[in-house]
Amino acid sequence: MNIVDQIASISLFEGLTEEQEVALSRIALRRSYNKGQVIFSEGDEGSGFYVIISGRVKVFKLSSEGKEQILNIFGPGDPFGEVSVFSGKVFPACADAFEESSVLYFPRESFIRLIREDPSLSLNMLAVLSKRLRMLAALVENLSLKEVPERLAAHLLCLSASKNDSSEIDLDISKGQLAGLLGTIPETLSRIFTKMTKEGLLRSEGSRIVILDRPGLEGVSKKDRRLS
Amino acid sequence: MNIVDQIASISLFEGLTEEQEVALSRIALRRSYNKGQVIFSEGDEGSGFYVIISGRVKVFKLSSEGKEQILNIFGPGDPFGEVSVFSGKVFPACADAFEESSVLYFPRESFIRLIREDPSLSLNMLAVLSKRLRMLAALVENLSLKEVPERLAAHLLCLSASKNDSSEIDLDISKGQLAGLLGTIPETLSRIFTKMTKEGLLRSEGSRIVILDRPGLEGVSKKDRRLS
DNA sequence: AAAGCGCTTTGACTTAAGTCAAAAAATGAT
DNA sequence: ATCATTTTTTGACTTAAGTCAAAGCGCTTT
Repeated sequence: MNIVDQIASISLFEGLTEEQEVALSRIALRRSYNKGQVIFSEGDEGSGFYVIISGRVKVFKLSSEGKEQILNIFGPGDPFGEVSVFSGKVFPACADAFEESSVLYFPRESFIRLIREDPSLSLNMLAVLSKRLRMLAALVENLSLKEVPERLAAHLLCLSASKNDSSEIDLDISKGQLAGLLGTIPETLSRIFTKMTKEGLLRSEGSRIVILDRPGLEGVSKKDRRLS
Repeated sequence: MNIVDQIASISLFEGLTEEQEVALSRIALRRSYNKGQVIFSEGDEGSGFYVIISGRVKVFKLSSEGKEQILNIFGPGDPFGEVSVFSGKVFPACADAFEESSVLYFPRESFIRLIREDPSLSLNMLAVLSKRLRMLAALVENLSLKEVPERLAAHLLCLSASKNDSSEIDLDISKGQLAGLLGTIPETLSRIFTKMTKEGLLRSEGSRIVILDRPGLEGVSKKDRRLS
């Protein structure tokens, strides 16, 4: 697929004229990463941002002892690393390829030039940043105001909702990574899965989870019910 | 002070022509709030955003049991509530007047019209949202990867840095609110102050804190040292 | 099939931080 | 000043979640 067509299919770039798509394609650089390869590290100078063409990318914070808090796992079509384009310059987090990934890289200067010309591009970008803010605010709420079982229950229900309320859901990440996403560690997460299983809320066969008692899970996610 | 002058002094609106400032002044609405008064609640429909003229505004998340996590405390010149202008519609958090405050309110529709006309306005707004994202990412890092003494030490050092490294700093919020900002509760915060005092790191006289051992505090903030 | 590797689970233990309750200080109002 | 209210501190206790270590599984590779 050529770059112009790829760009045209990115929702961030919706509503652009073909001329502008061509302009974007001229400044974009293709890059590929192997699974686990670092894309950028917190504190690196950021001189542009990325859009995923294929694969997945994990954006995360790392503590001094090596624990990681995942901020987001992005997939095809998602932009990431935008923050350093519009403020400061260094990246506020790390990113690496969650799996074999291919991305487009847009250098800051040329991109800002395009934004100055097209207000709809800037509105799209504002929408993207706003969505990120919502997501991070929700993460703060989870970390500060909810306990781990609540977070897990809510996460599973959310996954289920995105598969039109199917009660069979498939974790698309390992349980260890899920722990990092929920702000805990694998051991703790595992124990909670065990408890939920014992209470008949769900069945967990590897990465396939079957919700057995949705109201029960909802109760846990709302603090109405607690695991004993 | 008339609205146009007030608008001209807001950094978000830097670089606008006088014409545009007048246009903004025409869509802006003045609003005032008493101390503690609710400005908006999480989930409310948001049809615009605010800029503080005087006073301070607290933006926070509330748990079902009433614990609050402060996301930000804004002061004069700061915009808030912008997220709901560019994505979704409902506010992702609550806001109330931290003290007697006066703000300007900008309705979404008219504001977006202005952004379409002026790319520099949109770039300023992108910078604001990016700054918020950095701040929230840092908050996530604090909550998930750092313990409370570290957060407090870092916060105090940061306050000190903003007063050109003066070792006398004045908390401009109550210790209870500080607890809410650091993601803990007053009792825990108080105990940590006591420990820090006993270890000779600081002296705490009400809302005036004197840093006695800066390297020691830095040690705590970096996990090099721990309170016993 | 065996060997090796990463992921997940389990057990026993520690610990940071929260809860509840009461006292002590500080603040503000009459 | 005195009283009332709020904020801060302290004490005794509970608890959620982390640590460390070992075992168990499920892979792929040879």
